[in-house]
Amino acid sequence: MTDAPEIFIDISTAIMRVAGDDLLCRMVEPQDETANHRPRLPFGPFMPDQHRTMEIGLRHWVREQVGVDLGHVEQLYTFADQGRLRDSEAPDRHTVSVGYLALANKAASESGDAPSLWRNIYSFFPWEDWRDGRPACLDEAIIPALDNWLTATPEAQERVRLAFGRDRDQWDEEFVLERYEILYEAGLTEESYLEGRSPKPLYEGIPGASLQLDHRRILATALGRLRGKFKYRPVIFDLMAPTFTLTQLQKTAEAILGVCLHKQNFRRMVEKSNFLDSTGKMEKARGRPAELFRFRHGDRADRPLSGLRISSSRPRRG
Amino acid sequence: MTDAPEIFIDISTAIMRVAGDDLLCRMVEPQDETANHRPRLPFGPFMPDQHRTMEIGLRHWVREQVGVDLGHVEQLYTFADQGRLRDSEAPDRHTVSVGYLALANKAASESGDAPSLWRNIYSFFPWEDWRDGRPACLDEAIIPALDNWLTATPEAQERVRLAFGRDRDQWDEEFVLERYEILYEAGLTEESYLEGRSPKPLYEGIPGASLQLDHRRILATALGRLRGKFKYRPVIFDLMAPTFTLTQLQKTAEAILGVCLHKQNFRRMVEKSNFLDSTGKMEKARGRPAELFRFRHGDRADRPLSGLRISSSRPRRG
DNA sequence: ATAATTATGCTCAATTTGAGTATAAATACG
DNA sequence: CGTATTTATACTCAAATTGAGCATAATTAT
Repeated sequence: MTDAPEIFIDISTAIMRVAGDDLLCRMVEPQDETANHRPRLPFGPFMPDQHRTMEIGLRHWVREQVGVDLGHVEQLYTFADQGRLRDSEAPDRHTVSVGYLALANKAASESGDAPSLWRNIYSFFPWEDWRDGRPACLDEAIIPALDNWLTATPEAQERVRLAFGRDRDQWDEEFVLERYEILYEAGLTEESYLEGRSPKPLYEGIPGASLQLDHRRILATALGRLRGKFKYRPVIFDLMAPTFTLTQLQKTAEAILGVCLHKQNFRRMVEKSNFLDSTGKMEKARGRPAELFRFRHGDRADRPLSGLRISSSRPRRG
Repeated sequence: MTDAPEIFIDISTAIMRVAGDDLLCRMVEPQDETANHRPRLPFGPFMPDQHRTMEIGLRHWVREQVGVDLGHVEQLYTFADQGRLRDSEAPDRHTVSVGYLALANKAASESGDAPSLWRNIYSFFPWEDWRDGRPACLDEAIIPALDNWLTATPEAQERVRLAFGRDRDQWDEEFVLERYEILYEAGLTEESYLEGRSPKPLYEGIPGASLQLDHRRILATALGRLRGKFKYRPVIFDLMAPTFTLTQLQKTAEAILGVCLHKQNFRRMVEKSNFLDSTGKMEKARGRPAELFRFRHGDRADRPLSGLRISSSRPRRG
C-alpha cells in the first residue's frame, strides 16, 4: 500500500424552503469577479479538529455564511471524481465534495433574510417542473440536442430513454440527478463547457442557470432525494408553517414533485395518514375559508406518509 | 477560514451474495494478532492520484483483497464522526469512512472462492431475521437491556420505540442502521466497549458478531439500503443465477427482507411486473418441477419492481 | 343579488392486496 | 406398485385502495 496523498473535504448544503407555489433554495452570491458571477451554495472545508462530525461542520458554515435556521438535515452523497470540482485557485488540489440537504424552518427563515438570495429551484432545472404540463424546453431544446448527441454516442440510448421518458409520458420525477448528469455528459450544461468537457458552448440553447463548482449536481441530488423521501417520511412538515391549510400542504407537495395532484384525493390521503391535528381556526382568504391544521408530533410521527403516490391531474392551472 | 488539516479517506465495501436461503457477505480475516481476531470488510485508502473516482478505488481494493467479481455497486454513506474509526496503529489520524454496497455476480463468485469467508449477514444482526417468527433474542436480551438503558436515558424513549416496534409487531425492516446505532449508543455492542463508550462489557448477553473499525455500521447501512432499494429497482436479479425458478427468487427476496412472503401473491406480483422471460426449461428437484426464468434485460429493465410490499405470512417454516 | 372562488363531502368503478382453496406433477418409500 | 409427501401453479373472493369526478357549502368580488 502506497501512502495516501493529502485530500480536502468540502461540505456543501442545499437549504430548501417553500414560499407559496415555489420551492426555493438559498444561495450565496459570488464575492469576486473570478468566479464567473455564478451563485453557489453555502459550503466550507470539513475540519475534524474543530468539528466532531460533518453535520456540525455544516451547521458552522451555514451559520457563518447565510445564518439560516435549519430543521431536517440529511447527507446526500459524496462526490470524488476528479475534474468535476476544480477550484480555479488551486487546480491541483484533491478535493472530495460531500453534499447535504437541509430544510429551513419556514417561520424562522422568512424574517429578515435577503429574499433575493432564495432562488426558485426550477430556475436551475426548468425541465423538472411539469405543473403546467410538459415543459416546452424538453421538446424545443433538450430532446433534439440529446438526439444529436446520441448519434455520436449510441451506447447512451438506453440511459437517456430511461431518464427522459420512453415512448411518451413515462417520466420518473425522482431521476433528477440522472437527467442532469446526462445533460452534463452531453455537453449541454454551462458546467461541462467551463470544465472543458464540451469544446463548444452547446448549452446555450438549453434553459437553466448554472452554479459554481459541482453545486448544481448537489442541488439535483437534493431535489431527487426530497422527491423520493417525502413519499415515505413526513419531512414535508418541516417545510410548513406551524399551522397550515390542506391546500397549502398540497401546494408544497406539488412544488416538491413538480406535478399537480388531485385535490380531493390528496385530502383523503392526508386525512387517513393521521398526521394532522385540527386547530379549531380558519384561514380567511378568497373563497370559502379553510381549516387550519397542525402537524401531530411525537405520538405517531415518522410513520410513512404512505399513499402520496401522485395521481397527477395533468395540465390545469395557469 | 483556517486551513484544513490532513484527512484520509477509507473506502469499505460490503459485498453481498445469496446462497440458498442465506444472504452472505464477504469478509477478510484479520492477519495480525492486534486486531482482536475480528473479521473486516475489504477496504483501503482512497488515492486520487491513482483512482479517478472512488468506485475505481473500491474495485482496486476489492480485486486485491478478495478477488470477487462485482455487479451492482452503490455508495452508501460517508461516516466522519471522530472516535468511531480509531485505528489502533494511528490513533490521532483523521479518517473519514465511505461505505459501499456491492452485489457479487452469483455465477462468478461461487467458483473457487474460500466459502468460509462468506458470512451469513444475520450472524451480525440476529435480531433482523424474522423468517422463523420474532427473533427470541429480542425479548430475551435486547429489549430488557434497552429498557434498562432507557431508565438512565429517558430522552431516547421515542427513538427506541420507533426503531424496535412500538406496541407489538410494528417493525420496519429498513431501520437496520438505526437499530444498530441505538445498540451501539446503549453500550450493547462489542464495538462500543472496545471504543471506550461503555465502561462495562454490557454487550455480552447480546448475540451478534462484531467487526473491525466501523465495518458493522457499514454493513447495517448496506442491509437497510438493500432492503429498501430492491422494492423499487430490480437489483435483486444481480443476486440470481442466469436462470432461476420463482421459488429461488422468492427465497432471495425473503433472505434480503428477513421475512416470509406469501407464495402465490409473490408469484402474481412478479409475473405482472414483466421482468421475467420464460426459458422453456424446467428445474427438477423434490416435488413438481418448476419453470426456469431469465431476467429480461434492457427493454423494460429498471422499472420499479413495484408491489413487492411484503405480505409477510409470519411464522411457518422450521 | 349574483358570479366567481375556494373548500369540503360523497360516490363509484377499476384495480390492487391479502388470504385462502384447489389441482397438478413430480419424488420418496413402504 | 400405490400412496404419502413435496413442490408448483391456477384460480377465487372479499376487503381495501386508487383514480376520477359530481355535488354542495361558505366565502369574497362586483
